[in-house]
Amino acid sequence: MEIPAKYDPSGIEDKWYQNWLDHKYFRSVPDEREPYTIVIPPPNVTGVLHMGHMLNNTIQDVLVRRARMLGKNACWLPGTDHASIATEAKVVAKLREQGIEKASLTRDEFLEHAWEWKEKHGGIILEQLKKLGASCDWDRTKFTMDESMYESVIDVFIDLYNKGLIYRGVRMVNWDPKALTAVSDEEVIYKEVNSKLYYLRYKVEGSADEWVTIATTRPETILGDTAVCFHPEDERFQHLRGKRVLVPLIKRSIPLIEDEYVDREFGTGCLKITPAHDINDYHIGIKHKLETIDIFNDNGTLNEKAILYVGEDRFKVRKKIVDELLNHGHVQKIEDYVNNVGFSERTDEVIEPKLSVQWFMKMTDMALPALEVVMNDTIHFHPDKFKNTYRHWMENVRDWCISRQLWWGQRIPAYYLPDGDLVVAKSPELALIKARELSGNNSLSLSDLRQDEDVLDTWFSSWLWPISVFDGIRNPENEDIKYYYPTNDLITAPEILFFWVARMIMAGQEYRNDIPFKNVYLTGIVRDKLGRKMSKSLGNSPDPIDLIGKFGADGVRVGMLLTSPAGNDLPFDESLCEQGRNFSNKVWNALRLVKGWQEDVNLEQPAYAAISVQWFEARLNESLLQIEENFEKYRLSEALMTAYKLVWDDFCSWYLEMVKPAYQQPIDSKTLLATVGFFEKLMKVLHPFMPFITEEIWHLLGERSEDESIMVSMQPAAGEVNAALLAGFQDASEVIIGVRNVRKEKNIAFKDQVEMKVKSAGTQDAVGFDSVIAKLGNISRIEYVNEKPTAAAGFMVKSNEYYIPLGEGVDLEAEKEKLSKELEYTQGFLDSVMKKLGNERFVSNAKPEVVEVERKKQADAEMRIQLLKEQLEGLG
RNA sequence: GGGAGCAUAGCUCAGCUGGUUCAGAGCACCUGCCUUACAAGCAGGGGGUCACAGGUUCGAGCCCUGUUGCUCCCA
Repeated sequence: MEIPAKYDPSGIEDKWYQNWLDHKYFRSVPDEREPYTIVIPPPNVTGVLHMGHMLNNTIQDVLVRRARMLGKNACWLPGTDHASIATEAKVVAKLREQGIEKASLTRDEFLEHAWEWKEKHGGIILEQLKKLGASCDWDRTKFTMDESMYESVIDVFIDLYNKGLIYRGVRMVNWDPKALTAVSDEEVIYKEVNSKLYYLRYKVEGSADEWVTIATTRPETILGDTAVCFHPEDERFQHLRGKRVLVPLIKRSIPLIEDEYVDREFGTGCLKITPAHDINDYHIGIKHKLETIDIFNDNGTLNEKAILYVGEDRFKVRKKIVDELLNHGHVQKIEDYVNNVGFSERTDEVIEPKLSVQWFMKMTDMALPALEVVMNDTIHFHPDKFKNTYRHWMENVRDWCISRQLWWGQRIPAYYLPDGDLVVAKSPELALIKARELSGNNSLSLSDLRQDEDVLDTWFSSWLWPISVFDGIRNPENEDIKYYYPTNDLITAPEILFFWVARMIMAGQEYRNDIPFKNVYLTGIVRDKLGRKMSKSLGNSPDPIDLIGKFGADGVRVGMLLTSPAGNDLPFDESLCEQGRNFSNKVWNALRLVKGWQEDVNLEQPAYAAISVQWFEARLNESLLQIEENFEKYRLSEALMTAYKLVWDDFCSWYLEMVKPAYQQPIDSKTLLATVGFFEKLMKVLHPFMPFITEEIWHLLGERSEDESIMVSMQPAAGEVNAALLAGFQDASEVIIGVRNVRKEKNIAFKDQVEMKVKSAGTQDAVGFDSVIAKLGNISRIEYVNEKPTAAAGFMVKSNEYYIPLGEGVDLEAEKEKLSKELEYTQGFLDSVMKKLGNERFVSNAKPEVVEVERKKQADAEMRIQLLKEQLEGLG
């Protein structure tokens, strides 16, 4: 069989993914095995795969594949969320392109367009995950607007409303005047903006020419002012106590109030209060029972309450009102000023703090138990430093605004009666029954009821995700939810620790009386070389699908994982994927070597091969234990690196070279069998990281049908670690390196055989690696001697001396210098040890084992010094 | 302004309850090699006052205090 020298993943990856799908290997149904469950953090239906998804999903796939190979019933449940704001924005934009305005459509007509859009574009990201090798149970794919998911959300809303945990309230919200909806605090991006600070004079009511000056960045909002405030202890304003001032231009009389909130150092020390348009003013307004005048329409224009500039945009008004204030002598001065202004994440519109009637969910009671399970490690965070952040948020949690002024989403099941009363019910029919009860009016009909126009925040779907995907809200006793819940691991980003992770924990406790997952693995942010977050707008993100085309999915997976410990940002560079691809190629070529060997069943196993097989067995077991430990601690990068070194260094660079038969010579059966066995085990270890190439190689290594798969085989279990063999190899490898160095120094080509003489205090070839040393050093004969040979280049390993006799004369001076340097170093080392041992307090205070170690160091060093001295004397 | 975290090789990071797994790994770099599996490779090698200054201790990347620099979260 011809195997190409370069591994080409393109055909192989598609072939095996289809094979896995055909064999339903990703499918999970409850059975008697232990479950292992991950629910995907549902990507946005509007999205396409980006590097963050690549990292996140690679990690999930590694964990799921490994769990499957540990005999667990692994279920990775995929899906998407409906992303109300983002999707609605996309659909609106698309309709506009077709010349259709949203306002001209009915709600149902709009939703039809939205569903059409979703069906057409909503599955892209999941299809892309298949290219990555994701072993999701696609039969279980969920969407947050699926009928069962939708109904779960509505059920939960009604339940929480009935429990008194959901209420309607007037609150200051972050209003997006472009999207015409409230957005959460998390969706507001604060940016530093160069603006102006305007110093405006308000006339004191009833005075001839007495003025109060305030400073503001938003002069247009003076039209909504209902007070001016100073600090009660501020000497400058004591004479104004109890007086009133007139709002410039409109000359409305408003009180002067006092509050300690005012920063006396800022501006003039006098603050205008606009309760409808500033969150702090709003709170002061409540405290001082001030009137609230909302001067803005939803779209950011001024309304009739502003009296002036009605119907004009807030930013145009700002310019106009400044001119007018100047004309009327109300402007004292204007300063340049840099302040933080909030922008909508979705539309980049300046957020307007706005009072509006919204639906809220009470958080404080639910936050407590959700905090508790994280603090007491019932749920583990990886890394656990995020516990702090989590606690901080949970202890200062605020009620959750769950309504959005959109159509795409779960419509709030609240129905208003003609008199303004409301009932909450699952259907209009049920609402009518309740409405009749509430009003005592049995003549009410369906047409008298008006359903709330708003939909629920998308997170109000996502927070139920680990439960609702198994239909655990509607059917709490069904087999799936009982079997798969709580899930095992959640892989997500720290940014959404609060508004997703925390809320899922709350939902789990509320609806399952149990945590939703046992471990939360927090990934970092994928950044570019300059440390910038990868984003579409910066255009600094490579297309993941292109990367897969270039380096193979296996290569990209390895690249993503190589330098991304949990919680740390990943400074991405294509060279990481290149390293992954190179590794694929290395493994591939190891296969070429092994497949190229001709077996000779009559051949005896050579000594070097026998010991090599034993050694690799020990080394493999040692690594398997390390990998296991790394996985237990969720150190995936380290697990991968351990496997990487095991394959590349130990297996390829050492083991294969150790057992490799001479050119065009056959190999004995025992060694071949052992080698193929090792190779298969290594493929299993690598499989979770590199699913495709390992499947391909596993099939090429033995006679296997298309109906077998490495992905449903068992991970190799670690056996006993033979420490003596590992130590013996350590010494042997140092000897081999010593020989290579001599060859290099003396310009002896590898193909020229040399002899080696060993002066050893211990037993000759105690562990049995001499045959290996001879093979890898191309040494014709290893001879144990009592005297140092003349005309030889030497080196030491432990307290053994090794000499390579040289045909021509040896450079005595060079040898002397080498030995002198080593003597000097060892002497220094001994001195430091003696200093410790000479310290009375060290010997009496330190643990006995520690002192013992120092004594051993002393003995070793002394022996070595003696040997070095003898060698130097021998050189004359 | 309030809170949290970080600082170890050129880069990305490991370094457990202070004591040979204490100065490590991968990549990058340098020097040889187209040696019949692999140049996407092989063999060898050089890089670090562990941010700075004090302190505790027989002993400090590791514990304490301060300083400097950076990051994130909240307002």
